[in-house]
Amino acid sequence: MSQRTRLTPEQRREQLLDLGIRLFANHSLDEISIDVVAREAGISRGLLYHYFGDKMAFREAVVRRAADALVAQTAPPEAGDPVERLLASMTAYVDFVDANYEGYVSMVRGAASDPVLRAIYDEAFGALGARIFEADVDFVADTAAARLIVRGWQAMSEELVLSWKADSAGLSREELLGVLAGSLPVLLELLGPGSGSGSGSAVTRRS
Amino acid sequence: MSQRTRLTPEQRREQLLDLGIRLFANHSLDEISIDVVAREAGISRGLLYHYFGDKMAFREAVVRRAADALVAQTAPPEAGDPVERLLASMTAYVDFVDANYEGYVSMVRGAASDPVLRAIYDEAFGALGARIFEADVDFVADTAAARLIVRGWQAMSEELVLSWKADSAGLSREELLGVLAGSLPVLLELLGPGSGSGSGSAVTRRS
DNA sequence: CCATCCTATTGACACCTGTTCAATAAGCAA
DNA sequence: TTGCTTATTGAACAGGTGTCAATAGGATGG
Repeated sequence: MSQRTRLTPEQRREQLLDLGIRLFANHSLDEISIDVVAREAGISRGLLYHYFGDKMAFREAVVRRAADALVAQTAPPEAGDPVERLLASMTAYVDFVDANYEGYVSMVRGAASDPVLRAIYDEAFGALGARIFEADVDFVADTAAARLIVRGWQAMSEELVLSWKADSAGLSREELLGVLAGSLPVLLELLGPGSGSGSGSAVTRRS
Repeated sequence: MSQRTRLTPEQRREQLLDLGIRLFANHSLDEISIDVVAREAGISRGLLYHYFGDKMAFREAVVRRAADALVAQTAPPEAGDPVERLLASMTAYVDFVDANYEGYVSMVRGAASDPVLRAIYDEAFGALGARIFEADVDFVADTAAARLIVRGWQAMSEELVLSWKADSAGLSREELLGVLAGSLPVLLELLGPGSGSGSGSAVTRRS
């Protein structure tokens, strides 16, 4: 590695972030030394510090990149009724986890271990949740309790998709999506009758 | 700290595990150096290695202690119908998180960051889930899909309880328990009619 | 084609943290 | 008090993090 290759800052940064996502997906954050990242990228340790200043800052940048990709790639459609939009958004979510599994896992892993990374994670999921409901107020009343339920529902969705990827348990992708999209209305109804429109139950029917 | 105090191995081990739970609850695993643990406990670094051999082994022991406490303190009642037992078990769960918040958080944090710690976490939650349903087969058919749903429901429950502790969002403890216990039957019904008994819907009523 | 400049990149260095191990001393028994 | 067991220590080593002046790739102007 005595031959140094000079890239533009953008190229180098992209390379390092992509590498970070790949590495952080399979190993825990503190298992990966700066040496490993540098060796894998074919650069010196110093260059990593030049671009990110800090090991923590590097992890933060990697997690932020994964979070941004999640938000960008799960944009819901503008049109359609609430139920359809919810289903479309969940489909995009499942597809994202399927396609960017490594990046998603590194975001989740990071979120649990550090408050700063947790904040990035929360911001991304807050955006996901808000995006679905802010335009469709009649689907669910925007109360603190409802937001709490949505939060729990998101945690369930994440666990279900990740577990389903590991072992589908006989469920097809469509059946999984039916459970994910169908669960939110019935969960919100648990808060008490009158909080949501009755149309939500339409999703609970099986194909 | 030149004055050394000699304890029995059991006392010392207890002291260090308790301290570990307190520390790991508020800081991420790699933020806590052996020096900090040793200084906080008033002992030398070497003694920690004498008792746990390894930093990783220490973290594992701390997480295992928290997991054991969870399983022990949430034992459900022997008698009662499925719905009552589920509610009792969830009550014990909420109470545990309330009383042992630090230990619970350190278990959750650890589980996400390391496969070994994750295995301990999974084992504890697998025991929790199995305990509720293995004796009440008619409450839910024991299929792979149902187990997947239970897994997701547990993730949701965890998120709800932790978020609720941070901000109750206007929900009383009883209302939270109603959502937790009431959500499992309706979620299982999403898998398709006929999987569960209709009695589950009784829980969904509001007080 | 060559000289020059900018800056991406490096390598050596200081510091901190995990880990080992022979030496030490606290408490108990005789 | 003396001796013994072993809980406990502190110094030494290895490896990783973070710093900075020195180096060299490659584009630019002549």
